Amino acid sequence: MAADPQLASALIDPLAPLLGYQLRRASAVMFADLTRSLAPLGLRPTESSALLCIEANPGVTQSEIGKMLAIQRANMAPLTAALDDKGLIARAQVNGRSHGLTVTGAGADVCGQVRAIIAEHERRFTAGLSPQAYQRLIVELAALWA
Amino acid sequence: MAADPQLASALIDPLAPLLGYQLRRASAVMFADLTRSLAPLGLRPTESSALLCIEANPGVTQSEIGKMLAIQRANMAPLTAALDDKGLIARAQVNGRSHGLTVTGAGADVCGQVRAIIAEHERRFTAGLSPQAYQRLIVELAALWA
DNA sequence: TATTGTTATACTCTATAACTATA
DNA sequence: TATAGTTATAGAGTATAACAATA
Repeated sequence: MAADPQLASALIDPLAPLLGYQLRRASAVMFADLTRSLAPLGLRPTESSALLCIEANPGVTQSEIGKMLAIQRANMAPLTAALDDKGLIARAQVNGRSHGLTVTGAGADVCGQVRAIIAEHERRFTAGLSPQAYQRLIVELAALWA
Repeated sequence: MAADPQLASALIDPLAPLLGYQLRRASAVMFADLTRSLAPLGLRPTESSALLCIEANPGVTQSEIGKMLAIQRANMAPLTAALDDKGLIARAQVNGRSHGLTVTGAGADVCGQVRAIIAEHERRFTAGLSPQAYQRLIVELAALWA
């Protein structure tokens, strides 16, 4: 019996009508694209996100960044250290146990590049969406996890 | 200068208007909830997804499941082995190198439980959405990664 | 007592390379 | 030559526990 060349497309996908599944697939595709797009900068998505949040909130502590991005304290330590090692952020003693984080000059430059890369990345995926549909998606997704 | 008790909520989130970011946060929250919900069955989300796909497509090979769910061949091997070890699926020799996968009786029972858990899980997150908004979300997300 | 930062550790999903066997 | 299955390995994100130092 010869294999049906359309066999793969003839398979039934019982997960298709599930929001959680569609979210996961869409998120994975966009995340992979973002990872590739940021690689030339030597940054990963998580690092880039934290960097942009530090730039937007000068003096923020790493605990606060962690709460914003749902990253645990324990995982913020190596993340912050990586950005520091790359010379993108500076830590200023706030009190005996906290540091206020700010972006360095080099960090601000990289932030600009990150924003440009992200903007193009977003455009690649939202080209088929009307501005209204795009905004509606953002709002509905934000409500989903908030 | 005293710390503002509302400092955390006063932080600016520069990622909020990004579709990729909202997708990732929403997906992470739903995935974590599904992981917790399936844990009593001794199954993880990935295993449950593969199991439902095998039930819906009796005789499917693990390569085909991998293509459906965007899981690489190399990662399908231990996944299939785990379902087999748990007695949920059976492998029937198709030819010298492929096995047709089917769910066992126990596997079919577990599939029913998985479907019930997933249905309740979906309901928890879509309670605030109209049926139209729910359907629109599914369609738009599917188009995003297809 | 609670919080911050840190280290160590482990789990899950994902990714690549390489190998065997078969179509 | 291409495909199916497997093994080994590594990376990235995430999770908990435990500890020291400080509020």
